[in-house]
Amino acid sequence: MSRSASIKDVANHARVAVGTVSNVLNYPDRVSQRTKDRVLQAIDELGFVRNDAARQLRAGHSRTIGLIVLDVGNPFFTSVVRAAEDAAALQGSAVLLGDSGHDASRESNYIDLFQEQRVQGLLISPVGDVTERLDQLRERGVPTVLVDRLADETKYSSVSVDDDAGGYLAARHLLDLGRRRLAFVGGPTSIRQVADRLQGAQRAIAEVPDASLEVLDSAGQTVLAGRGVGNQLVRRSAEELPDGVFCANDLLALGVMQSLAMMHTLRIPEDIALIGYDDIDFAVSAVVPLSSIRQPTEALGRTAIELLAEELDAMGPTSVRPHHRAVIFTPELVVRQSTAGASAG
Amino acid sequence: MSRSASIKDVANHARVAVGTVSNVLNYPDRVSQRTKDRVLQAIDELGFVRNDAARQLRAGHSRTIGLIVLDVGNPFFTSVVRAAEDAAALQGSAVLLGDSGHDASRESNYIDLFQEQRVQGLLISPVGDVTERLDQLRERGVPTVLVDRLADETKYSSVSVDDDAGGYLAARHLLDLGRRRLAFVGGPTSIRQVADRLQGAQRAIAEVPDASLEVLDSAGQTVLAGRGVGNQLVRRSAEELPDGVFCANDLLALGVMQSLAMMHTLRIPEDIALIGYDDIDFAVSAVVPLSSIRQPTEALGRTAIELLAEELDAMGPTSVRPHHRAVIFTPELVVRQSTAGASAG
DNA sequence: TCGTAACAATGAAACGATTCAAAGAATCTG
DNA sequence: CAGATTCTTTGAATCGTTTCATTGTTACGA
Repeated sequence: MSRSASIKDVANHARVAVGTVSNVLNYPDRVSQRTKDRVLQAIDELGFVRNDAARQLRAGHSRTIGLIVLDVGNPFFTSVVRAAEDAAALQGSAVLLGDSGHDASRESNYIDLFQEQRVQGLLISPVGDVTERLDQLRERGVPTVLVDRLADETKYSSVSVDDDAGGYLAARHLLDLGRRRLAFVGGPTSIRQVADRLQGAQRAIAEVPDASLEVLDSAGQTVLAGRGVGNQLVRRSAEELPDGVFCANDLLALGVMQSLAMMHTLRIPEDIALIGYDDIDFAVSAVVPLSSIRQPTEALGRTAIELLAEELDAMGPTSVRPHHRAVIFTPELVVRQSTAGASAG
Repeated sequence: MSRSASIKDVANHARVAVGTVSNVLNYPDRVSQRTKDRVLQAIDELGFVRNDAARQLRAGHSRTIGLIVLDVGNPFFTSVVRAAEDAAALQGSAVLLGDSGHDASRESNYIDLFQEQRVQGLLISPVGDVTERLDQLRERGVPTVLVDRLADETKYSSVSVDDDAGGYLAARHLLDLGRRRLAFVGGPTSIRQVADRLQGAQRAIAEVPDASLEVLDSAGQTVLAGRGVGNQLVRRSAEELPDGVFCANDLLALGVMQSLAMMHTLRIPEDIALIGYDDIDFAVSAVVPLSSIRQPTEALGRTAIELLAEELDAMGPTSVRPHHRAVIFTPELVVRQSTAGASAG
């Protein structure tokens, strides 16, 4: 009832040495069947559960990996997290999850916590500039993999998604539909993701002689911000209207869609083809199912774990030769009704 | 570079005893300023970080609390998690988060993992029937608080939200608007939440003589399922139509809203007043901002931690007198445009 | 100057699992 | 059947921290 059973209690109960109990747990082959049975029975009778603290203390490191994301509520990260957990489980590690909520101090707290826990390594989608802390960690033998951020390959491993390529894909798709007067809707270009997606779109535009791209700044990255932009569009005269709109994320696109739907004057995709970014769950169940750019979140999570494993290997018994890789994934175009069909008139 | 510094290294470096270093860390008042400075400097120079495994081993328990939720992607749980983390941080504990994803085996794995970690206690939103495992845990001194599930108060503490009251609130609100022909849209009533919300709605109906409630079964709890129901409604003749619709969750309500919006024949709220449940982020930014029933998620998370603390206190040095409480929160009505304005004709 | 608090610092013991050299048991070989 | 070989089992040492009884130091009043 009170204190839980230790390996010593099990040993006494089964009338064997503690080392034998440990062997049953870790190297069953080294133990005879008879002894094994007795020990297992004792474990069962006493309700013994391994004390991981003692195990780690001896081992010098834990079997956990720290993962700090910017927002667990964001489906993008939720998916990355799940993939990372599964990949970690396969190699016998567990993931400790921390949600920084874009807050540098929460992020810092989690780094401290994970360091005290002696995590094997850290996956992080950093809030601010944490290079100093990460360098520190590396010196102390805790390798780090940056998630959703491209890193200097001489210093860190990282997994990221090519936002420029995503922007190109989206714009190219609109152009392939025959649209020529495009608009880009996105928040401040100080956000790297937004800037890269815009840049990719401009690259696509440059390939088509008579195409143009107008940039519409949105006040934020929300549905309401999108609706604000949509309301401006609705008021325009026909010749001022774009025939293809690319939004820096799906929420903006849904907002734009709502504006157009409320007015009943412009049709999607006939008058305006609309594409978003992220392929959130709501994209498929929008009034007009929304085309979007999907990021390979599962691959991100899985690969992050793999890169961490590589770093750990490279730190092995031999000398400390650093081994970093920056893996960049290419996002994928998902075509739905909002950009379906033939070209506009 | 290699092995990280231990308290012993710090002691040597500062030329004090290990106990003194420990005191600096845990009981700074017991140490003179001079010594403290020397020790702190040594800590800094060596980059010492406490090894939590050793600390736990000595303490016999960790400073972590396990939390297992059904789906971290669900905003309801995301919010509960964050509140629990904050509340735990205040009392100096950290939260280990596990996402069962409605999968009993994942759930079981997390229970095992947390047990090995010797968590102080467990907060769980269980998938299936885990009473047996939880009894086991309790016997081993790990108290449990059920989250979002009402528990037998003689056995467990729990925090939950009164879904019956929520259903009543929603229906009563529609009735107060003058609506009398109500419809309830919800998935299988085998889901307790759905059944309770329906029951609450029926209770409200019973209070108003000429009111009626029609139950429309939806194929699931998604936007698409809601749209399916909405499409059926749109096809009805005027006298068959409800004038108030209460959906068992916001996704269904958004689906219904989409159907009506696409047809342009029925107006919200004039022809049909619509209310959902959960008050998800999207509710406020729907084409017609959606009225909803908000669950006090922050209070849930915070209270769950408090109840766990109570259980831990009760297990203290004195005899093991169990101390359980079932706290039931009342949800809150959030009125937006989808149920705004005066009664229907 | 001595005795006595009050305060600081010490370091061995304990927590529970794993490791590993060594001892012990069983099996095989000639 | 002795000796060699393989298979099992043993238990002390170890990991890094906290605890606490003990010793050492300082300050102060008598």
